[in-house]
Amino acid sequence: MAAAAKKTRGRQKIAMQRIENDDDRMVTFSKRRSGLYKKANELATLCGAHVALLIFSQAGRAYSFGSPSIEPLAQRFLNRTGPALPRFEEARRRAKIDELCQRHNEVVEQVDALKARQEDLRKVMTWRKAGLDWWEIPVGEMNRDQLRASEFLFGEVAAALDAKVKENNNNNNFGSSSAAGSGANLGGAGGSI
Amino acid sequence: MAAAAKKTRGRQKIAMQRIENDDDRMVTFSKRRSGLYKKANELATLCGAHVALLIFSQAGRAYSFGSPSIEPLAQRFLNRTGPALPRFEEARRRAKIDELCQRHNEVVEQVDALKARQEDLRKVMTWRKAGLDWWEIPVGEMNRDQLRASEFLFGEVAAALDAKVKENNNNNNFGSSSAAGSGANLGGAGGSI
DNA sequence: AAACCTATCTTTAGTGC
DNA sequence: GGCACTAAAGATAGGTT
Repeated sequence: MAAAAKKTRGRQKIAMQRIENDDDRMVTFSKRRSGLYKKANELATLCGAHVALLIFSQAGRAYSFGSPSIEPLAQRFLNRTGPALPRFEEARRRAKIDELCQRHNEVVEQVDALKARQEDLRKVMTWRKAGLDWWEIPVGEMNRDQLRASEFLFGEVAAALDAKVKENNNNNNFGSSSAAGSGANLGGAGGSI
Repeated sequence: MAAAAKKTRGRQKIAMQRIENDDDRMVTFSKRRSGLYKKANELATLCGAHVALLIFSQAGRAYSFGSPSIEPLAQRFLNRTGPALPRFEEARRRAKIDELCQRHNEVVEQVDALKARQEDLRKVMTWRKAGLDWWEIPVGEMNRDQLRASEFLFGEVAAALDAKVKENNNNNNFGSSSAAGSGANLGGAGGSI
């Protein structure tokens, strides 16, 4: 048969840029967010990696994914969150969207940042050799690079904790909660509710 | 034509479970991690979302991706100052009391950990004097006390970051907006409740 | 808004270099 | 280790319900 009418056009190629149509953008956000969860989960499953995924919609709504036991960590962070962004803050962010279009450059920056972390970490270690432990350094004295290094350490500790938690979960059917996700409620403002 | 010899078998279907072969697993980790970055970036680009992606390899190595950058996103999580929660949010939180009660025990554990930290911290520092940085210690080698020490460090870094973030907010009229209210709903389910 | 459909686009497992 | 390749598997844009 010639030219049987196709039922759909199938998947169309789209330009890699902000989808202007609000409906399309939201649908795509929803679909691709799910896709990202799936991919993240697959990476965790296939490779035994731990993955945390945090997504903020343009409206400021937060979504998270963690696998497998990162969730307690993510919870610690997410749990202390407040209400939706005030309108004026939202407006401000929206005003910055154009700026976000520079993302291409930012991705390039990411690469540099990853490289730079190695160097930053070295700086922190230098203090230590001088007998100064990094946590003894007044926070106010930390410059941006140093802060970034701390961020790196932060991630490393999280990873170590996470791995340990997993191990505990396997070995201990009860103690996991206490040794594990627990952790100090960040910053000491303990139980707020 | 019948059975033209195919050059490759193309992509094979694999079971959705840990890849046991070390080489295969690492290759897949590398490929899929890249794929995840790309997807995350696409989501951010197409939908104007902000995405933070943290991946820890099984070996504990940390990888991160952030769009526009991971720092503002981290700020949101670290920032816990905010106006009083709307009743609606309070109600939602109340629904989590059971969960929080469970965490109460964890906080109690923390007290113990803090008491023990002097000693535990000393142990960690001992390694360091031996030229071994704590994050270089295989996680599997960490015992409970050592883990507590790391947990303590974890909290300290977080506190430092938090303080720094606040400082940045005061000094920097640009960073403040993203650090502001921060609305976050836990869980991939997205925002309801 | 979410679930389904399907043609098409994209990712990637397996391979070789 | 990385890059290139192929072809199958998987994701998804646009549509319908």
